Amino acid sequence: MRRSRPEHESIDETLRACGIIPTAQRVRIGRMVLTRPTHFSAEQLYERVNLAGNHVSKATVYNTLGLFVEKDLLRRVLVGTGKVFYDSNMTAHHHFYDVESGELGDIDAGEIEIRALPKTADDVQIEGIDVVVRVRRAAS
Amino acid sequence: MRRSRPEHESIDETLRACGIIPTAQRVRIGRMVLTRPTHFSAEQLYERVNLAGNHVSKATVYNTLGLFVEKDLLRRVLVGTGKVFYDSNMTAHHHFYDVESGELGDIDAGEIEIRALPKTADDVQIEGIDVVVRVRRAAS
DNA sequence: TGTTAAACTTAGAACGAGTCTAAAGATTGC
DNA sequence: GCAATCTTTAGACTCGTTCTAAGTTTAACA
Repeated sequence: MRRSRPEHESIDETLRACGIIPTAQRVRIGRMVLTRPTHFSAEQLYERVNLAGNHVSKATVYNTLGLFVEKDLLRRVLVGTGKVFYDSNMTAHHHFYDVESGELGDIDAGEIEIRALPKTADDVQIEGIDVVVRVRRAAS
Repeated sequence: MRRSRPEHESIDETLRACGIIPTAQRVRIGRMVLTRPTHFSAEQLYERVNLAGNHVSKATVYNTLGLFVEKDLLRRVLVGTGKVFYDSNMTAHHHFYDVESGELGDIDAGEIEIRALPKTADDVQIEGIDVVVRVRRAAS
């Protein structure tokens, strides 16, 4: 499981290292989302990738996001009423979600300590733990 | 914030206590989901409530679920790739989600201990913390 | 009780996010 | 250079959910 992208690697190399053929569209998307930790929705990416010329189709955006998630280059984050975000920060961390603004932010793994994981049956393995802290800016 | 429904209360009384006018449809739905802790999707409820006569519309099912969530009689749980479930267990607890079967289960609050909550700005208050443990049955 | 206003429910249209399709385009191996 | 494979595309489609406008129920109170 990939945890973070080495600084020196080009997107091209990163993709190859994951067994992904680096097509023009994938590299373009990769440059937008993999070079720094960021949160975004598929919709936002689709708009952004198409701001400057050379149209990339919706299907390709979704396919590429799915591929990146599968290869552990991105993770999906669910918040609000079923809204799907993508997160290119692959280090261990959690999220806070502002229920009013819809804003999503990172919480360093060290700031939340999870103890006493539930005991599970022998054949059940834990894939991961998602923690979302819902916050609200005080009315006063 | 309501945490659990007193045993002796009728659904009718529970709804009134929350400021909800107990219409026939709301009481019918309430009886199905509020009398015991259960997980379900809107789709599942819509089918179940319409199995035995007296059709209830999709709009009313969604409106009622939204209302119950707003009044803290139900909570929403997000799992998988954006799937929305409802949970009538309002005691403090978390969830595990079997990524293969799609099955959702409860984890008692005591089994997961969250420490050292992130310090937040003065005007930010924590509304709640959602923890989902993703599990997978071992292949072997 | 009868009347009225407000609240609720309804069917079906509309919506948005995401997936599928079939065809065209790019890439690879030989 | 050719064939096989993989990728991208536009647009149709699906699914869960929300909206709309009309009809129905409920509550208040004369």
